[in-house]
Amino acid sequence: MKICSWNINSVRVRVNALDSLIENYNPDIILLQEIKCENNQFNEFYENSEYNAIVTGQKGRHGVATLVNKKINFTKIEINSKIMNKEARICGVSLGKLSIFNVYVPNGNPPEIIEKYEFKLQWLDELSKMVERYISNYQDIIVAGDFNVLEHENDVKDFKNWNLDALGKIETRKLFRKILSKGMCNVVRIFDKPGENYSYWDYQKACWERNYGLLIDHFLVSPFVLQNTNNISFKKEFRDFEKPSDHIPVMINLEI
DNA sequence: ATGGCTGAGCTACTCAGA
Repeated sequence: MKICSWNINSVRVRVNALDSLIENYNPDIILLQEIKCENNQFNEFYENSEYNAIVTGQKGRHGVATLVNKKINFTKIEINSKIMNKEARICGVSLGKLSIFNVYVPNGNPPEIIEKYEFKLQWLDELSKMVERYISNYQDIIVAGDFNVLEHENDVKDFKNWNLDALGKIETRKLFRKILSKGMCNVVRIFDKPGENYSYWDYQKACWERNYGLLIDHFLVSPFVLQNTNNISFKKEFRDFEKPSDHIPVMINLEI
């Protein structure tokens, strides 16, 4: 089973790119972040595709959607957290024993604005509690998406310029580790060395041209899922498209 | 050492992204 995660940065302007993702890689499940539209509008785009869609949208900002191939049976998971539901940033689907959460963690910058940064920290803490509930019940779980977290110092070329940023601050990274400590593994760490892959390049400062990227899109999986993960791949060609998203699709391949 | 964009809402610009 192929599961792909992509911060699409507006589904409206990326319809062709998403079609190309489907055509070239045919993922069974696609987790989209920053769709930047309301539920109805998303459904207009994809009601005739070979996917069913679970959408948590809102007007203009944020928004996540999970596309599930029509051959796969699933149910929608209701998210109960007040903090997580404050903005359209999470949706979940259950495939029997396996639960898949699509997340768009708050950016949190600038950290000096307490409400912004605290919201990010609270959000990550809520996520760790949610993961703990699944793990302690021996459930298989995948949490993937745009975490807005630099887990490793080599997830950017010059970490010293990021250790006061909301993406790199130690408080942020500790909460990411708290999620891992529940029993999750960041799949990229099994297959790639830190610094080998980035998932985001800023539109400014010729970041793409000089490969100044960040690795902030992650796949966290529970033990059984990890054991059955064959590989992870970064679809870099999508950053070269005309009008690209600033993030690229990341895909894992499971033997289940 | 440097590079300064993009999308949404809305209709001239601000805000947010990371």
